Amino acid sequence: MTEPTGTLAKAYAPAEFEHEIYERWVAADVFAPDGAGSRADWSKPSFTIIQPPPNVTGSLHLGHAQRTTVEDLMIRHARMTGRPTLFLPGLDHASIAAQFVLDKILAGEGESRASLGRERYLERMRGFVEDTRTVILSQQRRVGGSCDWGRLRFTMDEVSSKAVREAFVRLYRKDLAYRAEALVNWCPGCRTSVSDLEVIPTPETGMIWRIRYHLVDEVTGNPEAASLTVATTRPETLLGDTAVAVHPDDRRYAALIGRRVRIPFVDRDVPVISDPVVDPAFGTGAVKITPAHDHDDHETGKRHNLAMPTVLDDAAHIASTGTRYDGMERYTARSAILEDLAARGDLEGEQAHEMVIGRCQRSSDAVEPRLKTQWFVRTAPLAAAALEATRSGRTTVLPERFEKVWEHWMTTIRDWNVSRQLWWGHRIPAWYCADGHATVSAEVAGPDACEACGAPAAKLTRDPDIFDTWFSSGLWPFSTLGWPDATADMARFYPGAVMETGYDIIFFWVARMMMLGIEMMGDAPFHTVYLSGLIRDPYGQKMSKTKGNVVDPLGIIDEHGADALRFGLVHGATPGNDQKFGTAKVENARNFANKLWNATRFVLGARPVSIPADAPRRAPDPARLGPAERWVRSRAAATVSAVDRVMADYAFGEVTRLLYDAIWSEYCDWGIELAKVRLADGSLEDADREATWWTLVETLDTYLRLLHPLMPFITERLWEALPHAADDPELLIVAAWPAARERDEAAETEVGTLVELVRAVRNARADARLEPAAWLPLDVFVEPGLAASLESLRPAVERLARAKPLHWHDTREALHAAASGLAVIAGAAEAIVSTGAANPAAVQADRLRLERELAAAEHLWEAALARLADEAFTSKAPPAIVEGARARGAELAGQVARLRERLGRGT
RNA sequence: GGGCGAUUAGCUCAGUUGGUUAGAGCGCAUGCUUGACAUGCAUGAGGUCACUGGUUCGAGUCCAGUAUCGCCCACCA
Repeated sequence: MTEPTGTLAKAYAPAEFEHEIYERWVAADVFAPDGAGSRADWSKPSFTIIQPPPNVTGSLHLGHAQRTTVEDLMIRHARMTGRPTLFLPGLDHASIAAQFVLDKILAGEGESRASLGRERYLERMRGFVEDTRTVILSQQRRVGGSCDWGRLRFTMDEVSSKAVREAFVRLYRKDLAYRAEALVNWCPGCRTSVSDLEVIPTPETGMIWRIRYHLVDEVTGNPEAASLTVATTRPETLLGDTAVAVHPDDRRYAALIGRRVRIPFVDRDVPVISDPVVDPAFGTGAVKITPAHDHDDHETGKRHNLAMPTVLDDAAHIASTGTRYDGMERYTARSAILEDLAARGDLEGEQAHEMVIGRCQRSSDAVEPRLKTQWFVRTAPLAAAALEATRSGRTTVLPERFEKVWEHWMTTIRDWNVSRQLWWGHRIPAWYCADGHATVSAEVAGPDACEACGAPAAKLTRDPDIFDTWFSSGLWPFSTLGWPDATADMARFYPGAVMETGYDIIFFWVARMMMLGIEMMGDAPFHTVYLSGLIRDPYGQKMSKTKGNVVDPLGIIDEHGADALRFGLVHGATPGNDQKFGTAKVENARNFANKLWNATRFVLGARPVSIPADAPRRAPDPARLGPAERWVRSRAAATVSAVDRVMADYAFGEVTRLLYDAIWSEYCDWGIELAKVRLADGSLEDADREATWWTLVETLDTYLRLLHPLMPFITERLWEALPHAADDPELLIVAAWPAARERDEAAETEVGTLVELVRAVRNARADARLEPAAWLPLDVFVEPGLAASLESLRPAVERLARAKPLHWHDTREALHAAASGLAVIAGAAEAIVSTGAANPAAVQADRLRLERELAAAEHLWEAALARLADEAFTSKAPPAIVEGARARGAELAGQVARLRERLGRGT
């Protein structure tokens, strides 16, 4: 349904062409750098965008749409400059998030992880992922992402799996990965360990209890009546206590250090130790030590060589204590223990307590510290290398302030627990023999024998755990290019150029990519980290499914078009700053698109009959250009360089602002309005009208190119309808980015004066409440230098100011002698609107307006005079500034004088 | 307990290395069926740039402090 050049539907209806345009790009094979329709110049450096692969857990939200827009606009811009570009799309298997979602679905069907078993569960997961994947990919297309679909990757595909195995083996061989028993964050709901980042500290009001531990008679070994009172928020863990700690300088307890106390119920006698970690002012100054279930206590336990009995199982039920509490859920056990303590008189008291509970990011369960043997990545050397990359400037973080956060996190980083007791993910390629030796292998089939004792493969068992999902995400910039194989893509597209993501995953993802990228590839994976702000709802709340305030980008696209959504998401946004998102922005962007659509319709319809409909685009004849044409071209030149400048600074919000103003306030409001006059002027020759029209076409062509990265669909559609130059490609998406051009200062001054004059006349007429449509005589004085060009714009002044007849005057005196009416003082011009028959109301309004203008001008003039009188200013400020101030002062002086004169006042 | 950000028009936000009169969108007021566009046109009202002090000829912009809101990091039971 391709429409012929030169025709456009009457109304802007994005739904009618966006899909078709996208299909055309796909058919032309322009997304891939080496696609059939690509015009990439391989002598230029390649440009790769690293996109966070969306989770396969559901559908995309506005945040994704924003990411895709920002990434896509950078790619489109780079593509138009001729660089080979790679925008590689992908999906992340998101192991814990995906399992969380699937578990919920299964629960609704009366099934569970346990009831299905590992194989059937994974089968089910693959089906689920197949569905979500289709939804997600189509959403990205609707937004207009010009991704190279042929290179689509999934973090669970075979290429990625191979990279994961290889990376892990390399880390292991360099002792950067190790297996150890350590205290990990255990989520009883998800039944897996999670990383430090996935534990969300949540402030809550809990209770703190004071419990008496009786001292043990050192001779008889029997408990005494005397006791020591500990304060705790976790009474149930006393079953795992192996000491009580006090501060070494705490005189209250000095005599007790070295004594033993009896732990209730388990009847274990444990030492009273001294350790500076204890704050004597907190609680009772005595702390029960549970090394297997508390991070602090674990450290204390290591310092004092304490036993570390585990008393909670995977479900956070009490286990292996030999007490009646075994099998009880942790909070049930807590109540039971408190009750029993009270019964024996050992519960001294309780009080409310503000505290911070670590909760699972996914399930919100209170995370339980537990001792587990798991795999860890040694982060210190990796982090040091990552820091070196940012400190040396090889990788830049935008906005800059995030480098501080980055520094802090990288310097305090702890080893990364990568084992997860989940099923959906990359299985850890480690095998164990009966003696517990670990053998790590990148082979799918596993090792032939135990590395340590030679036990045969048949006797080895594979680690049941999988990797933290971010382990494979961290390999993304190169696993997607075929690593560890030396592929052509690897050579062409690594390292990437820009990594774009929200600042909320800087540690989860960016940090891991940097560490693993440098380690595996020897070079940081990208030179720029561009951190977007988060999209919030109109009330500033983070969008989340549970709050129900998630906005579906497809709904907005259906209503207003993808271009409006994209423009609205970028307009007025700055990197790293969150934005509240309401539909007003999209509606404004949609109106802008509509404006552009109609402007193009006008241009197409205004083609002089002397130009054939199928004439190729050509530059306007310089000899035939009037001030208006020169002005339009100069403004476009100004916009090109301004856009180039802000694009280089990644200031995309500024790009939208510049183009919005240039297209709407300049091109449409004045460029087209001025052109209308000339195109309708029968007194001109064909060549003059042709030059005007070609100017409109040429400038519109430039603006469509500049706007294309932001609004790809409408610009492609409109560009298609315009006449093209011989060397233009078929599609705008691969057309050349506009080259910088010379400004025309004279034309800008000339038309600037016209604009000022017309505005001032309109203002005066509106203030005097004159009939807007009336044609009124206008007498104008302009400064001699501008007279000739203003004369050539006479028809424009007449039409835009509704001025007829229009007379020019060489001097102010002549002007005042010739006419009387509304006074108009506009920079280099001065004018009088004749109101005809006496109109007292108009005269009165005119006078009030002039009074207002005079007051304002006087105020400014005085300020300017004061400034110029200041010796400090004139001697210290740069000459250009002083000169500017002088000129301004003179201008104001003139304005004040003229206004006073009009009002009949002396100076 | 550290660190960061925000505070500019009624609302949502821009404001590039300090330099004439601080901008936009929405909203508001007034008037327009102008042969591209009422998703529009014209005109206008609306701001002590949170506060205090400092640096400077000159500060929304730089420095110090204060207040309010928000975020990140942090093992006080």
